[in-house]
Amino acid sequence: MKRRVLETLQKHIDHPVVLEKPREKKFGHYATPIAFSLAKVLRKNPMMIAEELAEKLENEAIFERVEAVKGYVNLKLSAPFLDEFATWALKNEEDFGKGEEGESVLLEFVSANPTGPLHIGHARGAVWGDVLARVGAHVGKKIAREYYINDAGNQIYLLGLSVYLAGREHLGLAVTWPEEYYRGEYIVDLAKKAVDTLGAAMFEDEEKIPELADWAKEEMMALINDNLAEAGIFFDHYVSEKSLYARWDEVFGKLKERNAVYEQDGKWWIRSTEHGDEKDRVVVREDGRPTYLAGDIIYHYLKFERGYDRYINIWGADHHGYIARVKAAIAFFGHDPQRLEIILSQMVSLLKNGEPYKMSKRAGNFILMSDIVEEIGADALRFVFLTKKSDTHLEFDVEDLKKEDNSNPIYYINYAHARVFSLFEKAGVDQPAVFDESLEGLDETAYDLLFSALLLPEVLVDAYESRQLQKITEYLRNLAGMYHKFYYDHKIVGTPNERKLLKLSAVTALSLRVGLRLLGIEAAKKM
RNA sequence: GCGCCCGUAGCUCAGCCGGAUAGAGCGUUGGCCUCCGGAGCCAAAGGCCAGAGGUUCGAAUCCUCUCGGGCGCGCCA
Repeated sequence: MKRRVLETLQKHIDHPVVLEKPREKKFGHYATPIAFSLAKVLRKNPMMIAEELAEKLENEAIFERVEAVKGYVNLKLSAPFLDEFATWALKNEEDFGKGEEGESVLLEFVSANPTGPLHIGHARGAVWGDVLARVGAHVGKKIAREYYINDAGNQIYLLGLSVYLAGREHLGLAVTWPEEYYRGEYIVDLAKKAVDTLGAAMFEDEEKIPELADWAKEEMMALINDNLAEAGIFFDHYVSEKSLYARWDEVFGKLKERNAVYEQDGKWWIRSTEHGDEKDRVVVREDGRPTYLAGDIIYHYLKFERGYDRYINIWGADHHGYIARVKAAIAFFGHDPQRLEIILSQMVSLLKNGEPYKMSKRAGNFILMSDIVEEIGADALRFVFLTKKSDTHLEFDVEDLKKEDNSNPIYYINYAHARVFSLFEKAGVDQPAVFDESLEGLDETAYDLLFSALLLPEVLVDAYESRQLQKITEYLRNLAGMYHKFYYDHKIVGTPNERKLLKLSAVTALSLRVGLRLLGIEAAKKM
């Protein structure tokens, strides 16, 4: 819709045009301040330019009214144009809001350590990434979803040790608990399973711990994937940190070549301060083992070798200190660090009947993503996360989302959608039967609703480009509200305008449905 | 101590690349079913936008400081 308007304007103007959303309804559907920028080029009064432009545009069929007001050109779309677009959208649901093929994006998200099940904090990043990918793909980006598995280092040994000790306890063997180990029911479950499948002998010799760790890690990855699948989240690629170290010599060599690293106190440091970091960071320890950062450097080096146009990482906000050093490494390889974008996913605090929960993976009293999915459903969980910006703290009460009434926004939207379906049923009409119906003669409120429903494509682009997915949930809630009000004010079935109003309802439902689908939620046809 | 994020209505949050009466949902209070689903609609009350300075014709929005909360500040991942 916006695209058609822009195309039409560009036919008359040889200058990039910006379209704005007017503050007030009386100014029409769109407005452009183009006359102000043209004024400088043409050395003419913006008011005059706006008026001349308005005259030319008035003959365009897509506009009903074009007005020059104080240098702005206000545009009101014509009823036939809106109607025609609506008909097309209804007949091409799959393509509604689809964008032209655009840039390729590698989106990395979740990337939780395979040392335990996903908790509620991971869920937020998981949902955000999943929906960013869905929406991005819809508006035309080629998006690949990637999970970086931190399967190297001490934590995996710790996982093995934890299972080993839990297994010994289960078997009635002597156990000395160290200071640091993973707790939680899942460790005990894992230990029991290990005893059953690998045999008790695994728990009689500490030498077996690495083997146990490897096994446990695979189990945990499978569990994590189950957790994700329950919420409808999937990945295209998995990259193992451990496998990357085979490339370390090569990458380290490049860093040396570029004078990006230096040796001091027996360690190797990267000069990340040269690219905005607070201090230089160790990449190789005294004993020669590369640090965790080294893994990330290899990972991002290889990422950029893969030739995507853009890279987006969704990280937990507790990793924000890492941004500068990773970007510094990218800069040393001669890439533009701007092509890597980090979206931070802030902490989630969960309440249950007002009681706060603490989340600590190590302590084992964290809230499992799978528990919440089971308790309130994946749809509700997705929806809460998508109503807030990702980088602000979020708090919600599980009990609120379990309510099946209007305090739960997803019901409100679904109800609007379901209402449309029940109207068609009541009228005994199939939806496609009204697709070609003309909307001529409907009142202003009907066209307001129609315009709003047809706005979805623009909302999607805006939400994706600004990485502000909450704009979609907000839009859907507003649209549902408009429809509820419209429904209340207009009798539909059995009126002379029945078929027109049914078509309008179908368009609204279409937008709600497509919007929800991109959030990973299937709209209800009946409740 | 330093860095980042945050502090907007009772609650959860939008708005924040400055612009005209600060928004939504929930909650509260009061209305609306002879009518297509009342899982809905309408209305009201409720805010010195944490505080203090500053820039500006104009600040919730930009700058500085203070207070309050969170997260980082590992050669852990």
